[in-house]
Amino acid sequence: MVRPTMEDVALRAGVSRALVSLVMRGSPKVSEMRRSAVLKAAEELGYSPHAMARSLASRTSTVLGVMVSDLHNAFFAEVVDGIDEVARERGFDIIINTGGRSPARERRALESLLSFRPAGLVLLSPVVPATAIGKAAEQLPIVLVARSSRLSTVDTVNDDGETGARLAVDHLVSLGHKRIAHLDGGEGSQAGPRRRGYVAAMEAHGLVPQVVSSEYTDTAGARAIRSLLADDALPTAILSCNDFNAVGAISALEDAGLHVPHDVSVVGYDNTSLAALRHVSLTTIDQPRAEFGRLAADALLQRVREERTEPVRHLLNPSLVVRTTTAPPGGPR
Amino acid sequence: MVRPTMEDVALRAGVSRALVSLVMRGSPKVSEMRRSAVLKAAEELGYSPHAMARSLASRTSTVLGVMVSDLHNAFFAEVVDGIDEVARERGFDIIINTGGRSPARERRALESLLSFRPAGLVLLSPVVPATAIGKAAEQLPIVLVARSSRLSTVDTVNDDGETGARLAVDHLVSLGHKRIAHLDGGEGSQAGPRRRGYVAAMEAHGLVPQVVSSEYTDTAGARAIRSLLADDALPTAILSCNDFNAVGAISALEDAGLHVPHDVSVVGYDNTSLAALRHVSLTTIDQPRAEFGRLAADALLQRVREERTEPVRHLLNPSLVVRTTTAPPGGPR
DNA sequence: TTACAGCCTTAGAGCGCTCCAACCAATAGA
DNA sequence: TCTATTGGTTGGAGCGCTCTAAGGCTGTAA
Repeated sequence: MVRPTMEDVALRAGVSRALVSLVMRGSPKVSEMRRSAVLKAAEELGYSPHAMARSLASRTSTVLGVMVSDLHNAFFAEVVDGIDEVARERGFDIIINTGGRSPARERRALESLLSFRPAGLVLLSPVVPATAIGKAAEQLPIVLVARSSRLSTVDTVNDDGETGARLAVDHLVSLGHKRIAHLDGGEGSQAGPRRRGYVAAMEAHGLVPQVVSSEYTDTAGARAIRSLLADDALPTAILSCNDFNAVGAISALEDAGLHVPHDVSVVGYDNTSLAALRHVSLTTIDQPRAEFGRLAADALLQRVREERTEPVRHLLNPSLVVRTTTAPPGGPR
Repeated sequence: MVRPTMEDVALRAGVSRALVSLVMRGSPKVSEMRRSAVLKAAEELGYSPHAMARSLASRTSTVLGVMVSDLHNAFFAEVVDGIDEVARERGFDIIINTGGRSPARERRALESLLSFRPAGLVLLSPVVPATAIGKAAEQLPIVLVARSSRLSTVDTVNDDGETGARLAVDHLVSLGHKRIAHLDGGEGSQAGPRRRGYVAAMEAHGLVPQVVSSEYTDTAGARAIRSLLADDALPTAILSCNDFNAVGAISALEDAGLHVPHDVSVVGYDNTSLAALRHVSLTTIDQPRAEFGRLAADALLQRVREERTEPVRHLLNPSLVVRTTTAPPGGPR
């Protein structure tokens, strides 16, 4: 269980440690003869460089840290894909860590990530207080995804929830709907912009907004529908705050003997894999998740290379994905 | 962007670097006076120890590496929860990394994880060849989750798919079903044990097994049902290879005007969050995922502490979760 | 007074690596 | 022939920390 060091490789190849170092870093100023001798020795010994010692000595790092607030959410997996893609392209490795949606755990995750002295950090929808982020940002470049910030030291990448909500409303209106309710996400992140976008779009069409308080879960969506039914205030179309909420809403509608989209059209938000299931086939708003990741990694690397010190605020455009839960009022069952 | 070192803290506190080191490691042989002086100085400077330098100097590591083959699958998130729980309890940190289900990427992920010289590695359902795992196992303790191995140097944690399938069949038989088909997972991991368990359980009940070739996706599940319908060979109950497949099957059954569970009962496998959605409410087989993680971390730490050198093979019992997609033949719609 | 425990504290070596300056051919230019 | 120059190679310092062995204090006993 003891790994060979550069010294061992040097000894075996009959060269100096410094030369092995040059070979390992792919320096051009090494003769072909020595290079192959060194590589051969390394191969035979099963040597691979010690990233920490390297980073310690060079005072640089080729590692990007990624803090994922919730590993259970596939949304983040796709963002990580984007980060990973760009990072690998530029010769950086990523290490991931999770905060489990708890500020305390997240704090520890952050601390742990920091202790590796990565070149920079991407925080995916962090729940720690802004001050903690600001403090970390004094030590290394930080990019926030799916969370906004006024800190001038951090970059942010977000989707434009107002636009997304507007797209959904426009779609429903173009199908002929006039009574469109929004089941909102309460305090949930991004719930604000979505609600504002919905209200603005409704007003732009000369329609009356109807915001129903709800949450980002399927049970909350079902509950909201039941309350609408009880109040006899059911609209012809529903814009849910996210896909889970929408699925819950659909289920409550069907329980009540109503048909989607014949009686009520439903639009989700996020385009999760759930929405794509043929059993669900939900019309929804898609966010360019991998693009989030790519932009985040890109912004981070710009800071790492000190190519930029001004903060960047990316606001990406969501898009509408039409499936089978929307139709003109009275349309197909 | 330059972080303070132990030297800076020592200078500020008016003590030696070694004393700061003792304080940081929580040594009891430091006077209360000095300890508080050091902690105060560290606080003021925003100092936190450099994990890599520490690990380099101490030739030990308090980091466990976790390689997740597919970050998109929430299954792994729950395993990670279990690992994280045990690791934190014992003062270890984890760093995660993903292979994106591609052997090449996974290899690189492994290499990257290895370069941090963690105390040990947990590989979640890795797709790299066994030889690569064996080679890594020469350098540090390794535990495999959701993948078996004959290597005597690695521990494994798996669920008992045969038992799971048997539980499902027993449940259906107890409801009165006699014609029960299995939509199988083909080459997918764990598909073999599930199929074997299904066949064995059917035969144990004196029933005729009916294995339909399928895959771990919802479209495959729907396809399998359509082929059964076309052949006029629809049974009264279906055991799918996983939840996605089951949802696809249900959807195809409903498209054909059949009712679940009135006409056909359906059982999934995995108890994903999908199954728990009230819109789906799928009877399924649950695997103790967090327990996988806890056992994996535990086994790893035993090796790390050299408390054990014999391999351990955990085979955990799955359990049945009854929801609303199963009923006696001709039962409720 | 000296001796001798404790108990704290510290200097210094060294972990595996990078990087710099110096070095050593071998060749080119004068 | 001698000096530059170039291309390849090397020793040594040092990154931020830990760990060992050796110190410096006190206070108590002889």
